[in-house]
Amino acid sequence: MAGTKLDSLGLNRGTWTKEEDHILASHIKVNGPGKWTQLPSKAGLNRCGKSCRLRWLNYLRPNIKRGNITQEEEDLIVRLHNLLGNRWSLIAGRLPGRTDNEIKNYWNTFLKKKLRRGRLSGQVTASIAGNPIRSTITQNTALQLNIEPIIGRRVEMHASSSAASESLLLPCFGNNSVFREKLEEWMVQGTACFPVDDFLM
DNA sequence: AACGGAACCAACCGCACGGGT
DNA sequence: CACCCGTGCGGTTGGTTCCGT
Repeated sequence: MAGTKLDSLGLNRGTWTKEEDHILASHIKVNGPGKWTQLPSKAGLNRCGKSCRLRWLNYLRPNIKRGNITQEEEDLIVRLHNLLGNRWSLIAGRLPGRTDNEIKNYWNTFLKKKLRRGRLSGQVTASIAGNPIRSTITQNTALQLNIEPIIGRRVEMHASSSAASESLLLPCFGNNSVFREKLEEWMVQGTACFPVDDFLM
């Protein structure tokens, strides 16, 4: 299976074999990384340069840390993601030995799942452009609106289509009926949504 | 034990950017 | 200035493994 698939140019695709890894690592050990487009032919690899670069950066280069993300690393990822957004390479730069691909995968699976279950603490931001609204969304409100409940935590949401008049600043405690009505209105209009992507600690 | 769906993760793809000419 | 090329980044895909029924 591995390394048996070819692309339209006859280059190997798919999972790297140990032999390919060895060839790539040996070549880079002698010549250093870089010049990825010429590397495959010089190293004798039937791969494209992009594939070689990715393999080196994510798996073969020294000091790569494999294994489970620690609690400390997870906390850092959450905070950095809030600050930087999906800037995986920047986030990875703050986590020695971790790669952008690893962090991206981790975020897209484990953390989003955790978030959906409401286990993560902190402020939540809904990703609609416009004016921010801050409030607390209660469990009942969330359930009625078919939103995964992030109980008792501050929620930021934005309206996209309307003007600044849509901007409201609401109390951060309790079940706020104004907020709820506004939210329902936006949901009906399709101008608000709750892809819960970003958080602050 | 067999099956199907969910979850995970390595790898690919398309695009943006910067440097060189 | 325009173009080309190499590189890096983020989004997405697809194969494999896990898990529940």
